Amino acid sequence: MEDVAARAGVSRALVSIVFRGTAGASERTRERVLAAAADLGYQPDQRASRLSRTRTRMLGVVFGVGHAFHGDLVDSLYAAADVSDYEVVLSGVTPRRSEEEAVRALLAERCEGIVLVGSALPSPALSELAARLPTVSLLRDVRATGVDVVRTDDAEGLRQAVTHLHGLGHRHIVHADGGRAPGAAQRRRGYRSAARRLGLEATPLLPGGLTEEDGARAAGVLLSLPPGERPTAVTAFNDRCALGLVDAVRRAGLKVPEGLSVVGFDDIRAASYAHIALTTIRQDADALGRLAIERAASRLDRGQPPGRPVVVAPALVVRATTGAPR
Amino acid sequence: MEDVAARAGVSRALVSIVFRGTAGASERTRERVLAAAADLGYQPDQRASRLSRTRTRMLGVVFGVGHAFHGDLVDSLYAAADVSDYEVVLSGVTPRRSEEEAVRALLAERCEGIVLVGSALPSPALSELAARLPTVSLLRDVRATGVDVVRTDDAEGLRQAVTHLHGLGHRHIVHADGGRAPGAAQRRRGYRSAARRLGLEATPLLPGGLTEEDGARAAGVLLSLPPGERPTAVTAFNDRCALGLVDAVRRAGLKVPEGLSVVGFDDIRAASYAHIALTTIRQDADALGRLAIERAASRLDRGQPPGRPVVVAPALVVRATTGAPR
DNA sequence: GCTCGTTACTAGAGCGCTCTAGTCGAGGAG
DNA sequence: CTCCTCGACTAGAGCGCTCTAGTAACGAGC
Repeated sequence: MEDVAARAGVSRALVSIVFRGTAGASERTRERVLAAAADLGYQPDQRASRLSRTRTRMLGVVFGVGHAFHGDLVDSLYAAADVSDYEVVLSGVTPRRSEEEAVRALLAERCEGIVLVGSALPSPALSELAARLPTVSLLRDVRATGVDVVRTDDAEGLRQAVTHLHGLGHRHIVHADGGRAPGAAQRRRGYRSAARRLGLEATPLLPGGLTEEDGARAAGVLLSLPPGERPTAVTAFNDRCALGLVDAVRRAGLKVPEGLSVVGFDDIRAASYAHIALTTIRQDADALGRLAIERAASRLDRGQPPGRPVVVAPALVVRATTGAPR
Repeated sequence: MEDVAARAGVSRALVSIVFRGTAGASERTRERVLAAAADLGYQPDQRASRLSRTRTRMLGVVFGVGHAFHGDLVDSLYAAADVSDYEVVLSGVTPRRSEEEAVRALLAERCEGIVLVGSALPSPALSELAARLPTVSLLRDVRATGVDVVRTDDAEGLRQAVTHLHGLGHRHIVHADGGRAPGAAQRRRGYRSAARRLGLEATPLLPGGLTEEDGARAAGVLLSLPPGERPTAVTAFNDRCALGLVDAVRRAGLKVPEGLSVVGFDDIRAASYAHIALTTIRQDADALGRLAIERAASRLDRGQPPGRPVVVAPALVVRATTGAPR
């Protein structure tokens, strides 16, 4: 910076002004400084800049590196942070890197706020974190003091799925459960309430999960049922589970949707591929990311207190894995 | 830090010594400082620490947020950086965030080295980057001056795939191509050389790609061939392509492996799921990540010049999508 | 001519650490 | 008793920026 200033014949402060784009430099000097910087290959040092600014304007994002839907959210978070003039710092959770570790790295970095995507942290840990800095739990509904929540209306999503299947004529619908995964409890609840309201037969849940493998396992359970008792439709915890289920069921000779209708959840990119064409409940990744950033930003910029959970409406996307029974 | 020092009755410098774990503090003071810090909830500020240290010991990693295999590599990069005492800083490439942008963010952060996973940057841009800081291209083989390359022996992988199929009795094997994706050219070459060596019929490539959708499209082309001319086996550019292909082909009524054998590439986690059980060429994510970090570290720590490409051997993993023809 | 406002610019004190070059006191060697 | 060494600790400069409180120059208005 010193060198750039010398070359442009100005003070260091002026160089700073030019690079921050603040007022206080004439057009001519601005150009001279920029030219000098280009000659010298100078690029301002973010760390130093953040250190001297009191605000860092950094938002930490903890996400599961392998999760397809987390990837969609990261895209949206990057985009939303950009317009709010915050910078996203990623910290990934992988099989060998725990969520605690990911959070710790972000804290040492002095992020001003933190967004946890599908966090599995116990709520005391979340409260503790929230006491230190604005924390938003994205996807997972937690009742932890101080923690903001942005999530999809999971229950409503399942209601839509069940209603859709009911409308097609299905009367025996089963839910492949997500266990303890974020949103799973709400989806179960949505499934049950819709089933009750529509007067469908009560069916025990299928043990599902988050991955294709879990879906395939659920398919095994389903297929082991005597044909008479076999449901004609399944709502799966998520798309990956649905995909695994569809795959396994088809390989067993059951046609989808003729023999079995399947609805997923998330609308990951793969769900829309022509050869898959999964009917699913779309989570609005764009809105979720945007709202998460907005929440963090409003707490940081306008000193607002944590608010009530923000719930985003899901939408049914009808594709080719659902149809009338038989 | 000042407060911690005051509370422990020592100087700031001593606090710094304790937190860095350097020699020069007695056991008793060390404990006093740690206790004071715990009371105050003090945690050192990484940014300030890095600013004053000349070295930042940060390694930037640019990766595709959606790519399953990149996720596996990120896991391995985190682990490897940990042992080399470097810190990984992620910068994601998404549909709305270009690789250039991802790199720029890392440079402003003052990373000391950079690892590009499956980079799509033109080689002049890579050389320019490499002139600024140690750069390693992971997965993609580039001939750009100053750029280190760590990759799988893609050609060898395809040779293994073709040889495996040949051993099962296949004489008509086609390759679903990856186009301009990293490694695609080498895989094509490996396929061709193996086919030639084994005296197989020359077959035009199937237009493939990186995603399940591309694989499904390739399946369409394959199925449109008159049965007599139809190959009995396919080597796919990667697992996702293979998965899409298998799926589409099965839905068209062709059995896998009875009617068609399929070999993937990568060995992503999903390939090993029981209901998928894809025969594939395993890329050693652990070795790739470790070698990439080692390369960067050896240039940084020991001032070594960029070296020749590091090529990791792939391994055939036989599962359930390959078998004898007919 | 003088004051006042503006615009263009600068000096220099931080930001929260690290690290070099010390000081200080307690032993040990001569 | 002096001189050294050594371990424990501290002062203070510096990392590369930002930002407040200025200064200088130049018109405009009276």
